[in-house]
Amino acid sequence: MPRRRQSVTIKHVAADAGVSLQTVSRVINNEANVRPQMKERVQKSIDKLGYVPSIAARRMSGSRSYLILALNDRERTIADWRAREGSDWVDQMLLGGMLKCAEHGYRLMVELVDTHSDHVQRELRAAIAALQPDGVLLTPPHSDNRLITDLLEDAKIPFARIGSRVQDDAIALTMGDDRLAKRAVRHLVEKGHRRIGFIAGPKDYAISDWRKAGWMEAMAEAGLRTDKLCERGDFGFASGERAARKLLERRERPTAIIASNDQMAMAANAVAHDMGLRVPGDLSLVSFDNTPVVRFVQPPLTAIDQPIAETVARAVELLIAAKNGDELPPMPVVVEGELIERQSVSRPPSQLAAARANG
Amino acid sequence: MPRRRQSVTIKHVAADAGVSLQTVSRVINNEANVRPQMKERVQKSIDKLGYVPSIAARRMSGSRSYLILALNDRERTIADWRAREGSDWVDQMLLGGMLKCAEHGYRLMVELVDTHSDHVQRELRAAIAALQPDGVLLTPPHSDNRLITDLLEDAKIPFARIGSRVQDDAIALTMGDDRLAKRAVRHLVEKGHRRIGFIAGPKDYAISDWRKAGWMEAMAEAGLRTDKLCERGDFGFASGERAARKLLERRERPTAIIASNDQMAMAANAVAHDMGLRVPGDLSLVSFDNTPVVRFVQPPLTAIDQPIAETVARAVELLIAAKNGDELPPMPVVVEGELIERQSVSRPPSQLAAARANG
DNA sequence: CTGAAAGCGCTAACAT
DNA sequence: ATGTTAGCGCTTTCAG
Repeated sequence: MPRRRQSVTIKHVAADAGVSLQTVSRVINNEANVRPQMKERVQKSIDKLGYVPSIAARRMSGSRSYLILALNDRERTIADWRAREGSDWVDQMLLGGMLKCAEHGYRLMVELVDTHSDHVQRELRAAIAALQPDGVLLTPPHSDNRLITDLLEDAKIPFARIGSRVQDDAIALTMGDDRLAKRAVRHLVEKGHRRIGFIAGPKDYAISDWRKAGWMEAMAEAGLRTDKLCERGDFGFASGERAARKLLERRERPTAIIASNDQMAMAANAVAHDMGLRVPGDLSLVSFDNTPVVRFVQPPLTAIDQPIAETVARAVELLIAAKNGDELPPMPVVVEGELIERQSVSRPPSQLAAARANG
Repeated sequence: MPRRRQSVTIKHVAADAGVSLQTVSRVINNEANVRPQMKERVQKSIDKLGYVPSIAARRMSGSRSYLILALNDRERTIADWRAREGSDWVDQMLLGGMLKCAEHGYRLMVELVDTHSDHVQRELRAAIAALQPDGVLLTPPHSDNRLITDLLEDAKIPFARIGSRVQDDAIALTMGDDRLAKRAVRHLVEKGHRRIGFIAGPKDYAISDWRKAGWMEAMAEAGLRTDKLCERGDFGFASGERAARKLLERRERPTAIIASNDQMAMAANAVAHDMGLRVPGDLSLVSFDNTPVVRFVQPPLTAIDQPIAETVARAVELLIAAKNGDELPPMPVVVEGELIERQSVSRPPSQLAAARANG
């Protein structure tokens, strides 16, 4: 292999504009101490020659790699991809992250690491050594993993935690999970529901507890009981079935269920049908996440939308700001989602019957 | 910003092992001319120190960047992401591409470029200058874009075309579209269908014509007519509705339709329902691509699966082989998909009626 | 088989 | 406000 050289380098530009390399560098990096007239002349050469700086050379010499690393859980991500069940977390991450990166001349690289193994650190260290990213995006369930955050602090690489509330000097963003859970409860209460069940997510995801806490709080505020109304799943369909069955087989069964993610909500929907319950006539359903599939089940599910793209975009912005030494807003930053009404919520059966009797 | 330095460099390893930089470099790159004993000693130091070479430094000095660039159509990709309709092309690309890259110490970077604009070339040139990728993955509708392929040839960067059959010295891969279309026709013919309609894709995608050609060929082989049985769409839902309506409003309407992608198949399904036709009772449906959503519509669609992950993985392999100067197989490489049977195909109405009468 | 020297394209630090 | 110098971490080239 021949030594491959850049076709147009800073040298060519400098020669063309008749200035030093440094002046060109200053123009590229938009630094002060360049006369407008000089700047314009250099810019003209840059445009003429179609010069674009080499990211590798910049990384070598300077303090920046212009790379943001998005860390995802290997096992879960690959399982989702293979299952082809329409989970679009990674797509939304790319949508928010790539476009925001591009605005700042950065690139986003996706990296998969094993959460549950001892070599998280080895894997992460290798990625850092190979790429020297300017920032790292931590997605659940990595966001609060001390093995990861300690390592990044050591390496002095800014990191942003999606779905985290840890308050320290690092960046953390949430999607307002607790408030959204409350929003879901209130929506159901307004429809007349009083026994609102909840299917919680696994404990290793912090968001699981926030969502549950929001449910409990809103229930308390509405003067409603929560005992025997909560079961825990693991975000998988099968666990959702088990949880839903338990809730629906209770003597006083809930008239509505909030599930902590879409798979478990769809499972609850399936169980309800199995048991001869109509959705939403006999059971109302609100799901969390609003992944693509919820529009395609029968009935289409009312869901809490997670603004993943927006959150990731904000995270990238903060990461770059941190790298630039800019001041950051108080943490955690909240990018709140919203309730999307579809057709899985109605008034509870008793009220529907009353309405029919009166009408 | 302080000048950031690698924590462990080749120098550290060389010092630890008591050899020259060059010897370490030879070990990393698995070059000849290192005594096994020496190699082992160096490897021990590498492991001990957790050394991982900097991708930027390797790119600077050597002929490799260890980067593969996956080029996607900006407009279409972003539209898909925003629509959240469950298209998982990018995910499958990452699944196949990232994992294969990782096997070879490479990384995959996703890049979006405008196909339809004059600045394809400017955008691509910028990406090349910035990243100097060792290979480029071209996805439809870029695969046979001369503006792109000429540029890459000029830059002497190997590229792989997904969904292309152009036969030259470059890499091309198809998923056997024509044979798969024939497979779909034969499946329907076996069920007893004789009027099998076809909704073709837009002309700017080469696969559109291959799929159509396969349909025509299989129809001819079965001794069936094709006139007035084909309409063209643009892969979008609305165009699928128009096409399906045209086909189904003909005097002799088809008893089965093959649609060139899932969105158009779902549109045909919706139109059929609108017109009071049952699927599959009155109209059988086979769709192309097998994106996640086809499982969630009623009825779940029988579909031709596109092995995107596998194809991309193969493409990456070939790209790296090309970079290494290895010999390549004859082009195009075919990674064939398969027919996934679900519930949108039955025997045609006449035969169902006959069966009922006889039974 | 191993080592030393040169240099990739750029920026930080230091002149001027 | 601009230029000069040194060096980032690695591989290529050439010398032993």
